[in-house]
Amino acid sequence: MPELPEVETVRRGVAEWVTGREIATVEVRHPRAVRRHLAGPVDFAERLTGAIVTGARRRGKFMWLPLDTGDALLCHLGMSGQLLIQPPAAPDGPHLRVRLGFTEGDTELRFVDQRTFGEMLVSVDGAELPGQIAHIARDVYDPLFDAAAFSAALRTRRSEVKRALLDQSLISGVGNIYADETLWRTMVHGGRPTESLTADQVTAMLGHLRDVFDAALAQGGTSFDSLYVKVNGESGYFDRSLEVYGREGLPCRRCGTAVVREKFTNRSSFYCPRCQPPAHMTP
DNA sequence: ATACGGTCCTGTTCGC
DNA sequence: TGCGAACAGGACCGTA
Repeated sequence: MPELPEVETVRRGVAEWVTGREIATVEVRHPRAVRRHLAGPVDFAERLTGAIVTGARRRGKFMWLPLDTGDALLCHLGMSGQLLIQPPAAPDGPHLRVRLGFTEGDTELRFVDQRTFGEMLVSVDGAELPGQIAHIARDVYDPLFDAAAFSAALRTRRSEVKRALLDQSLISGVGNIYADETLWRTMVHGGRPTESLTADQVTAMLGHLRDVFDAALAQGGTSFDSLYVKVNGESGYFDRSLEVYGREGLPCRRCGTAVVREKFTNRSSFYCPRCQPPAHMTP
């Protein structure tokens, strides 16, 4: 599942391959891929055609390609989305959703997405920051990310820590996997009430979050070659570095206690019951 | 305003 | 063996 490190890996690859290129052709293969472009697929294509990509930017799990028109091509990979740089002659495959051709160069940009949770849209005048993601909080790599403000906001919430970590309007880029990894490193159970965390604990948690992201990014950064911008939704390349996610019944890498899996808002949470005692067991 | 469960989607895995 | 159920989950939306 692409979270911040995976999206950043894709952003770097896309930036390298499409910056400065002029979009010549746009083909929307599945309308759902542009469902949030309310003016429709034809308008989507018209706004892109002839525009020059000036870079690739990211906030949290969203990335966008600023265009010389002042608009931006906004993209979210969802659960299974990939952006691929491929030769036009490469086989389409069953999950090709959008294809962008350029006036020059031997490659095209493809949006491939099996589960169609991902999406693309053209944000009018969105080059600097698409209005559609104005509500998305800055992520920990943003120079303007305000740790103190995050800490204050989190601790005044009446919610649970994991839920807060996953709230993209509070802090962006964190998904289910890295939330569990961060909580394990912080030795805090995700069900802990947000107001029960001390400022020092929040500071430590942010440090662990950055460490986990850094480690994943270091791996992701080496995982795509020149013609394939990789987002691996199936057998993730970060599997090796996971300390707790997906390890139900296996020994905690810190203390050896069997990792527990529990239901959390229609998904799974993994934690060590000894290192991360559930809230009701915390003094 | 904040909190939170339901919903979308499809390939894979699981259980009877 | 076959087939339906469960599972994976990010962001949005309606409701309280």
